[in-house]
Amino acid sequence: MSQEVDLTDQLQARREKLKELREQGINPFGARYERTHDTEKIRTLYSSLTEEELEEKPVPVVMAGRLMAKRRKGKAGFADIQDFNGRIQLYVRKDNVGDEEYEIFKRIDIGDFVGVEGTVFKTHVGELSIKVTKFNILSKAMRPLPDKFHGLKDVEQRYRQRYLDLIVNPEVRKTFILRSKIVQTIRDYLDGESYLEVETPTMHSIPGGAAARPFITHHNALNMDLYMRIAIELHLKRLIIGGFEKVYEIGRVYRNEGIDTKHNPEFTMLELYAAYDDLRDIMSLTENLISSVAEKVLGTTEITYEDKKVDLKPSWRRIHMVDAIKEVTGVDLWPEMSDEEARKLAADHGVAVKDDMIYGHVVNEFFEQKVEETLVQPTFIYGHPVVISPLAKKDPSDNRFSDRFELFIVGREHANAFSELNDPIDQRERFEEQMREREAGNDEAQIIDEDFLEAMEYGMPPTGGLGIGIDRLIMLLTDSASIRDVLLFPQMRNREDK
RNA sequence: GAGCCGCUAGCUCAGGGGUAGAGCAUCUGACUUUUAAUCAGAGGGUCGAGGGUUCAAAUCCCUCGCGGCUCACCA
Repeated sequence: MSQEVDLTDQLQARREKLKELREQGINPFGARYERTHDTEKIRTLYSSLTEEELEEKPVPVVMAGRLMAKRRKGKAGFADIQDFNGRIQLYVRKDNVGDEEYEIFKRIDIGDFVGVEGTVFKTHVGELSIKVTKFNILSKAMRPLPDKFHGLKDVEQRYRQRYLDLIVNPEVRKTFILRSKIVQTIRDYLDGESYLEVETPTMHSIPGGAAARPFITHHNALNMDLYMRIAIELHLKRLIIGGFEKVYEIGRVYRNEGIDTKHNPEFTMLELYAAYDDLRDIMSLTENLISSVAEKVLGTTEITYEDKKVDLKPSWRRIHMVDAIKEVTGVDLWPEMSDEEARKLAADHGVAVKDDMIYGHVVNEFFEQKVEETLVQPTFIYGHPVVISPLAKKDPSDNRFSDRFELFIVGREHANAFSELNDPIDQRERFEEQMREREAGNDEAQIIDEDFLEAMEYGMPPTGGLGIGIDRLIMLLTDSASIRDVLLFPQMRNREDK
């Protein structure tokens, strides 16, 4: 209590009011409150009625919410309360609620939770409102909310104190409600296709299934280091081996990499696997899934992302990576060539490559540096070089390439899929190649996973697999510029002053 | 990791060498259909932190912190 002298005027005023409420025998942090209506229900049921109709047949309601605005005029006043579905105006008159409750209304602050009883009416300008007959304080807010008109703009504070952002910025609330609907719709779609949703470990003893640096943690009782998963892949394939023919998981993965507008250390992936399917089946599934989610959630497949018009209606363009490179740059990488010749081509066309890169790496660099950003409309790029695809089947007609695709929309990768490699001998060779890359200094090359290889040796059916970055999909469908705008609590650096 | 920009009242922002400003919010008063209510008055600041230059620093310089954007990294 001795630090009360340090409190700002705002905090002092609210503490003072809290004390007064208690002195009047009112609990400022009340218990349950049973509502008959929320703002949405009132709006849908009564907004079409006229002022006169509502006056003739008054509708009694009990509702609750957070006080967002207050306009007092002597012995009466208006206030806006907000609940999950919206806002509604209250009209509080001294001669309707009595002297005692009117005093409480006079002292109540923006940000407080209130519960009211009253009747629905319309003001002379036609605004649907509640004429309050009983006024209760349900919970006192001890700090003031951000500016009622300008909201909360400070980006740092919006991320660090997302609850404030959600209270005062309705479009933020809308984005996260949409996020929830999108994920739900994906689940509904996959459930409709008879996929089984599963949960697999997020702590792995070998981080596999992708090329990325992992977070390391430690289990005390087992006295062993564990890695936060960088992908879901290898466990879901074990389930395919175990006889689950269609499985998926929507879950968090963790990558120990830089943070920017498209990367957060933890993010959400959808991975699914379908036995007996191949790349073509997964392409169809992907375009049907994403377009139907857009249709269900947004009501259209025609979307706008950062002023770019995108049509998600199937079928989407399918083009081999080498053909796409040829189309954009004019460079033909189809002919057989040495690694040195490939690097020379890159140098001649302004594609930065490292000296130890082989043909497959060069093809990938060409694609990433020259083609990727040009792919605005949904495009399946298939046939990635085998060297960068250690978990995908080889293309039977050209073993430099794999049965893999990535989906690009607005110049960004949105999905990654393969005809899954199910030959354990080939898989071992691919892992060994990865280990050689690792020893050569690529600390994101994959680590050999003996336990997974053993599983595959028991027999794995031909399988199609897919990974979709859910956060990026949400960004696309909500026209959000930063991944932080679709993550409720994005990763932030600690502040030293708190 | 690099470059650029930002950090001033609870919130939104002005002020860019002469000792701190506005709107909302807060406090006091008036007002019984207002809605960014209005009117009158009052209080509220370690100007991100630390150091330096100067008679004088929110302002100029240096270091650091946090954030944003761009680039690099992320196959």
